[in-house]
Amino acid sequence: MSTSSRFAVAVHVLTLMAWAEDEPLKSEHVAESVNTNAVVIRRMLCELAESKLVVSQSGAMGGSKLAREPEQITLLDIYQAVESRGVFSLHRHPPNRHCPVGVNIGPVLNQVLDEVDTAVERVLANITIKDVVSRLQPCVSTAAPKRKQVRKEQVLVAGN
Amino acid sequence: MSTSSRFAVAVHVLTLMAWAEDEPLKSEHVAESVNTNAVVIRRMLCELAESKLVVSQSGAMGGSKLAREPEQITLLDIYQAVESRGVFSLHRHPPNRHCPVGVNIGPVLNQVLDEVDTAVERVLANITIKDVVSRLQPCVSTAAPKRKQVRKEQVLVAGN
DNA sequence: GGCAACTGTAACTATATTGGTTACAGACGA
DNA sequence: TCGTCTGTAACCAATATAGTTACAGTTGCC
Repeated sequence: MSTSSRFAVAVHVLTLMAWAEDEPLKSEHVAESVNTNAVVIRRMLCELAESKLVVSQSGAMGGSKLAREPEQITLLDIYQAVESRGVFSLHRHPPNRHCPVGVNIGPVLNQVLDEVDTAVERVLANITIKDVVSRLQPCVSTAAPKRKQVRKEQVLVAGN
Repeated sequence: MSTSSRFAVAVHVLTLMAWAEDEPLKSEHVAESVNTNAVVIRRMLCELAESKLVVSQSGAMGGSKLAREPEQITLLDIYQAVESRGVFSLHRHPPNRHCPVGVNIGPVLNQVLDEVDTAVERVLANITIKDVVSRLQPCVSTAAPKRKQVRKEQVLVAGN
């Protein structure tokens, strides 16, 4: 299969925003945390905004933040926002319709792929961004008592 | 994600062999049913043979057949034989280690991806090739009463 | 032995997807 | 109006899959 990192990056991005609470993050800062280019992040933010998971503001002092509370955003929401296709695909070219297996394998495979997709979705639906932030906590527990904006950004990306 | 059709094709191939029972199928015939090139099929058959799901024989009258009974081959076996990577991937480049989220998101994401992979594997482990053939049956029930080899191949790929 | 029919595999090309980069128009706060 | 952002187009690079030709090696059969 062709797994991309889009889902992982999207979860990372929304986790950053949950971590930052209501403060808008600039794509440049998010990109530094994710370790990629700011345009890659902005492209993804557009998709996340279309799915109403984040809201962005242009202009000076702009940036992006969560559109709703972290506990109201599941990983399934994120998955559906950034991964268009299912886990598996059918044949590139349709099978031979003159073969009794070829002509019937499609529906059967679709049943199976649906079962797989459903299982994946069931797992993702039960994990929220708040859960992800919580699982992060044990390692950084008292590390970043959020205070003022400037302080926060230094903490978020201390590498600069 | 990057879903390929390798899994779908592999299931198709093994289903053909279960359908053909113990008679060895030529890559050329399998390719016609799948509607692709025979070399693509032979490459896949090599992977399936490495995983001990099929056995192939060279030379005249050669071909490939299942290495064990259809009810002893699960879709998980096939998935593991032809799909190297998991459903999702982590970041292409590791996140920023100076960011409290970036440095901790990896293990959390790995937990999630493991849960997803496990869910997928649980579904696939419960479906055998025999099940797939059975699900095929309703559409072709009495269609191909297997008799002699020549007759069988005509039925398998009637398009030629 | 020699031929014909297979598999296994290398080498190459084509195509698609993802990710990275530069560039720039438009929005917006101060 | 100026500087700082987002949104987006237009590329390029890297990678994975798939398709194709070609051919060496194996095997059954005459």
